[in-house]
Amino acid sequence: MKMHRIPAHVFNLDYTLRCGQVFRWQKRGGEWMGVVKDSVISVKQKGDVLVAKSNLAAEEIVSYFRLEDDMENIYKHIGKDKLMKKVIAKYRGLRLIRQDPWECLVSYVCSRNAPIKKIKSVIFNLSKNFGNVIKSDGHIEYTFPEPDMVAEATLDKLGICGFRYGKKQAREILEIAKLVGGNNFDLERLKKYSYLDAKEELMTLRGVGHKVADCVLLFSLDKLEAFPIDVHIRRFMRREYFQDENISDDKIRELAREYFGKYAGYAQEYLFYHERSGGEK
DNA sequence: TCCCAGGTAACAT
DNA sequence: ATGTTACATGGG
Repeated sequence: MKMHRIPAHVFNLDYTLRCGQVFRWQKRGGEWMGVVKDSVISVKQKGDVLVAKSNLAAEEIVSYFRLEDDMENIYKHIGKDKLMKKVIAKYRGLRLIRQDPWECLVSYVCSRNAPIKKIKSVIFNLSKNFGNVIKSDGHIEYTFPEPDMVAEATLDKLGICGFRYGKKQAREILEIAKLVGGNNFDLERLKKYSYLDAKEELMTLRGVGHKVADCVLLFSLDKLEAFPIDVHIRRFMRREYFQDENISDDKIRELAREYFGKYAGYAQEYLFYHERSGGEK
């Protein structure tokens, strides 16, 4: 275990890990514990320094938390109006996380029409049943299973993870695991594609629609213009930008990408957290 | 009992 | 091309 002290300006660890983009981090006594790339990592924030205990290299931690993103520049792009500026000020320092594409894909396929608590339990069960055990400081953690480890599972064994739509979703996960594990679907390659081309590829997978595709693109494939539309964002956008009109997701997506521009995804995550927190303050 | 939850695919206009 | 519905389930 190495100890890292990483400079982190315009960064808020709590907002970043609490806003709902990741599902496997837990806060225990002032420290956040997570599993990144087969290693346990614990992090805490001391002012403008991110203190991390991990076997990961410092660069990997910087990349994971997207500490290279120039937040002031991003705020300049997405701070289009009074409301947006207010939300930015409220959650200043919230950063997108650069997740592993495979874990991100599975997580959001399982997320559909489910409360976040449910998603967390499904992801935990997948890790516990199919991932590897890691022991650290007396705690037992699990890696997120590789595609092959899921692909070899039976429908019944997958089923005990408690998917939202039962065997229907277990079948989707199995099918995706076989494609990704068998090198018939290269997630990493999508990073080189344009946003729209990568999205089209992702949506050929059964179980992946606009929302899941946009989440995977935004949270793991560096497509910061992606603007995932879920129930919360839909409600927010209709209320704040369309006078409560029952506008379609296509229209919302069109407006959001045009209005917020190449960092629309950052705007989305701030608004998502804001709306889900009830917009208080 | 009804409504909601980080939706998608199949089906109907 | 756009609108509607089945799917499946624990919690408020």
